[in-house]
Amino acid sequence: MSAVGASAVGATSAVRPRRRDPMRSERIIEACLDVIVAEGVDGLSHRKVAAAADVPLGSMTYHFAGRDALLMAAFEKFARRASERLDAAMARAASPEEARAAIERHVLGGVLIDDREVVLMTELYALAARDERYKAVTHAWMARSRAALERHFDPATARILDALIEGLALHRLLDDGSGEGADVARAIALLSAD
Amino acid sequence: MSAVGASAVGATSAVRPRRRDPMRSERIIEACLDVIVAEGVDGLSHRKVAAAADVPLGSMTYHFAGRDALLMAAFEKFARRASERLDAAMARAASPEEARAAIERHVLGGVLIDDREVVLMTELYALAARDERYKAVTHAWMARSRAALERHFDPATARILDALIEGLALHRLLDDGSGEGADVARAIALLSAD
Amino acid sequence: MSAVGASAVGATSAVRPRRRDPMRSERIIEACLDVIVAEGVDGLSHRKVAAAADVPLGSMTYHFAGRDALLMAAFEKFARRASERLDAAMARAASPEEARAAIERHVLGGVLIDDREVVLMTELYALAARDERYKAVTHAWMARSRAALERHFDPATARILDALIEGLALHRLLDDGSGEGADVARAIALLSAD
Amino acid sequence: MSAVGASAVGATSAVRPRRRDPMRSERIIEACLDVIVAEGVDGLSHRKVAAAADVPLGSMTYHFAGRDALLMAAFEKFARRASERLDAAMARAASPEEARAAIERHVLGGVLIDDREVVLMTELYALAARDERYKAVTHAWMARSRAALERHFDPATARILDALIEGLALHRLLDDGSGEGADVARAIALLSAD
DNA sequence: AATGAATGAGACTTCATTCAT
DNA sequence: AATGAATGAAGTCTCATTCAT
Repeated sequence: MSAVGASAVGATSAVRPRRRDPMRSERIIEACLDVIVAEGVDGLSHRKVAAAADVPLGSMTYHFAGRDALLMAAFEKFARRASERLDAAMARAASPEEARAAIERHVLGGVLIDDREVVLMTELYALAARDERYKAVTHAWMARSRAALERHFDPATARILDALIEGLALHRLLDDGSGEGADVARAIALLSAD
Repeated sequence: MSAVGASAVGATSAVRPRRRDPMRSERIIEACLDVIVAEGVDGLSHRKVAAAADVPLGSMTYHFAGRDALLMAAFEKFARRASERLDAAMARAASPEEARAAIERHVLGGVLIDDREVVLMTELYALAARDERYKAVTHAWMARSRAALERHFDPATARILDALIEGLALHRLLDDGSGEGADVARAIALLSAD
Repeated sequence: MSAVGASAVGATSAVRPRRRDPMRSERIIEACLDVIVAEGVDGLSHRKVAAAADVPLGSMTYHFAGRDALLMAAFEKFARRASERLDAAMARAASPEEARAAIERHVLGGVLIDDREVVLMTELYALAARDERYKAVTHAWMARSRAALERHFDPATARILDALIEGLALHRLLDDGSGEGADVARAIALLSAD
Repeated sequence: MSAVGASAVGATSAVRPRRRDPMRSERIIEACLDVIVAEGVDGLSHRKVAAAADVPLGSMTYHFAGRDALLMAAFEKFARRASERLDAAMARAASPEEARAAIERHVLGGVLIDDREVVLMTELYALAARDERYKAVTHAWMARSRAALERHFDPATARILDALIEGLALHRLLDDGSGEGADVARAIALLSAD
């Protein structure tokens, strides 16, 4: 009853060879983020991630201690990447004026931020709102964001700007999308006036 | 309207009386919100809600078509209640000056908004970010919020203020909580200057 | 992807009707004991019990909170039945003399006790040796055994006789089986001499 | 035989030195017994034993053909050690009288036998009750026990005494522990009267 | 109108074992 | 000789949903 039958299954699919795959953890994390974008943390499962990453189910708990560890690794990577992008934009800006323009593009969903990123952000926030472990991730993220903004603005302004960016990004996605560029630009200008 | 009914069951049979319970749907919705606050949408299940509402499991699919319908009903109720609270605060304010003070209290987590509300908000946003049906809920909520703010401010300002409120509320919960009152007040003042 | 396919499986087996089956818990317990006899607690699994009881796998955790609860229920039933059998034998004995003869038959594996019973006993002991919850089951069992023996013997003798019965039953199964009747009878007689 | 070897690995590479560890099999067996005492055969797994023995998981199937082989090796070692202890006690006894006293101490849980030993004994019995391979281990154990007792008693008495010892040891652990010394001494005396 | 019983699907996880190195 | 990586099978359990009553 025990070990029979396994070989009878797939004449079509060749026996999958035992793969040596040093980047597997990375691929799993990326697949995890993909699944979250598509179905939310609520819809996340080992099975779906394994399928998306094209790894056997057993790989999931081999590489990550459990669903939580996977989630944490995925969101840590996401948060790091997101703040790196903001920091790069701020580093490219040669003046507060250029920084303001970059923020505006950022908020209006230009090159820097897209829906995928906002979706992941809302999921991370939902976790962080109830769980200190994820709150640590958002803390670190926000600290890095402020540091990026402080390349051009004083700390108090950076803090307020960061909150405004957050709020505007959410509204762009969750409101009817009519957030007009002119008003956004004006708000940024008002809050960051020298 | 008579108060008879429940007590009429025979004392002989130990049969649990079929409860006549007209508020049951309401109770289930509130229990659903409680469960979400405690465990997130990810941790929501019919069983947990039924236990929290003290109703039989069979009641769940009797009163709501399915998990999704329950979730939708719960978040609709939540969003309506949240915007009613903001509207009441704006209605109480006799001047833009008082309105600004009320917003400040709102953001700093005074009487108007508490962690519970922010938790539910993040969960709703996470749903809305991926699902048009929930996006309709946030649309309506934001529209009502803008209308409330337009009691005292012009539409463009209302829109920006609403975004700022959002961002600040999130930062209060998800950052290290050091959002200082003075800066918040200044930001509100700057954005809503006449 | 979700609910498709289920009906394609068995053209051979008719769709199993939802059964109303009030004795199901009992049947599961008996099947559980059967599986333990065949494969030990170590080899016990929900799947095997469900198959043995001819119930769907989902029934297992519906009727019993978990593997432990099932195990406990099964051994409680077993211990109760075992002591009832000894008590019945002692009740049938009209004199200490007849009681001694009954014990001897008991130990030598006559009508009263068979291998199945010894197997279950050893499994229960293994659990009880490490777990207070199961120890409570053996306590109760031994108390009932002593009470049965006290129908014919004084308490101290009953206690010693019970221990001897245990040891002899084990030796009969686990030694080479050459435990000779004459010596058993002599031991019983010596320990229970008036 | 030189003491070199392990320390020869380069200080440059952080490679964990391949341990040369001739006692590893022994250590694994002892760890296996520890795990059984703590979690039962039911809770035994290669992973737990490897962790307890502080050896890599791959070592397990390298040193032992499988779970069964490991279990068998562990219980063989245990049974041998247990009977050696009884034999040593009987060898130390200079007369039947001293032998009786030693048995009494043995049963009452003195120096000779402790709970750990009874736990392992019950686990072994549970295996032996269903599996001839383990039954061979108990056969050999009991034969050695009888031989030890025959240093002072005739074969028939030795056999009965061994059964009584078994039963009393079990009762001490699995009953409420009130097995009184006086009765035990009397029972031993009665069964082994010259 | 309402519910307890029931069930199939699928969740996460642990596991013994294999194998390339 | 020894092991870290890997995997398929199977484990327990939770679940949304159905249905007879």
